[in-house]
Amino acid sequence: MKKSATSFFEDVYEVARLIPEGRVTSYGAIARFLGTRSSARMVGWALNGCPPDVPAHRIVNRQGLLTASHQFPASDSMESRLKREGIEVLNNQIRQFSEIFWDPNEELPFK
DNA sequence: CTGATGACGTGTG
DNA sequence: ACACACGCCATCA
Repeated sequence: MKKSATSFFEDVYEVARLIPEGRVTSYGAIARFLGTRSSARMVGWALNGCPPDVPAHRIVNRQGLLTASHQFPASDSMESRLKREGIEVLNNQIRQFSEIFWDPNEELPFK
């Protein structure tokens, strides 16, 4: 069932689940993919209710900075998860961000 | 309906 | 390169 309160959220969740392991994407990229390119805030906000099915830890800001690290439990820190996937993280910032950046608009011809 | 908030992005000084 | 301001849009009080 699609509820008006979650239609936008589900879209974000769907794209987030499509993020390949070892890759990361930005809010703006997802926002643009959904059509709300001007509202990267909404993407992050939607992920605020990130269900366990959504690898929200793979979503960072344009700088490759883990702005959402404080939203993750210390038991499963965002950095640890990213590092565990082979992503190098230093000081809450992803290294080689441009190389592991995954853009749904370029990688996904469909949707 | 109005105002405020938010895991951002881009532009300007 | 850094700091500040504006925009954009959805949700909540």
